[in-house]
Amino acid sequence: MENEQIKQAGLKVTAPRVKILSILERSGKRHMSAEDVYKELLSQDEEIGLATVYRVLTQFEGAGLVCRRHFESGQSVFELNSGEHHDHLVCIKCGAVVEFLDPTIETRQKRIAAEHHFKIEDHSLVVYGLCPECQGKR
Amino acid sequence: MENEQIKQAGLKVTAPRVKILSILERSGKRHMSAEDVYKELLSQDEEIGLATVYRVLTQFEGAGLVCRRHFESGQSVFELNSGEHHDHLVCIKCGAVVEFLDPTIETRQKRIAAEHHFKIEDHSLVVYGLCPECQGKR
DNA sequence: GGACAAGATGCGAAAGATTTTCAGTTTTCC
DNA sequence: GGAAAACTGAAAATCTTTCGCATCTTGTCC
Repeated sequence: MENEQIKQAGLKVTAPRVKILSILERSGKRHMSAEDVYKELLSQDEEIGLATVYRVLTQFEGAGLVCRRHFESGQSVFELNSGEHHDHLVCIKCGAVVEFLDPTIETRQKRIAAEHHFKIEDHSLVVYGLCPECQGKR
Repeated sequence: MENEQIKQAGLKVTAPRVKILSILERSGKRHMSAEDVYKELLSQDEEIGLATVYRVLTQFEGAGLVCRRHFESGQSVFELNSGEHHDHLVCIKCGAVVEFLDPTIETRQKRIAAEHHFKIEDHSLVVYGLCPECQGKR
């Protein structure tokens, strides 16, 4: 139940939060922008402001419930935190996103950071390209 | 000479373009935001608007002279295109940027894209962490 | 169940980054 | 040298995200 997750995150259980979390969980898309979530709320006749959507998503991020990603498109997208870190393959035409995980790459990253004496906090690997469906179209 | 590069990019040789390209080449930093370039112009008493800086940088990008990167900090940074693709290690504290190139990672990316039938156009790998200098500070 | 304080929300305004508009100017090309 | 095409600065417009603040809810205590 959403309520539990919110409570455990140390946040009060309020209608907007439950609603937003539920949308993230039920919507087919794994990655949604604040705007996407807002539109979905509107289509469900919910009286929730865009500012609240941002606020809630930011809180969820802080609580570790979701991750914020900045693909090169101007806006941030949020995805439910599945525990496992992973990287993304993004279609530059239709926006489709495929997640993947590659241990080899992870390992190399650690090594490279170590060589430069960096202490890794996070990383982001995004491969942009055309998905199978979009390669045909022009 | 900057003039040649601009001409070869199919752009007319104008004062703002020459000036901006020259700043990118001479400034110590490899990565500059539009704002950085603008400030540099101001400090040289150049009458060039911020809009022009954006326009010119975008044209340079289209012409392949520079690359635009979106690190997770709100604004885009531009760097001269050195021909070689490379990835970045960014300090989340001081903003320092170290470039690196890792063939193994590149190879894995290609393979992963192929597995998902994606046609790679571009990719971006950014590792965020603390640089050696910032690890000591708290 | 009711009162309260802390915390949330909604709305409009604001901020920050980037883009567009527009009228005037500069380049290019012949 | 002159016309067409491309370019420019300034201001206005966009777009995404955040803030200020008055109002409403939630969680807690009696």
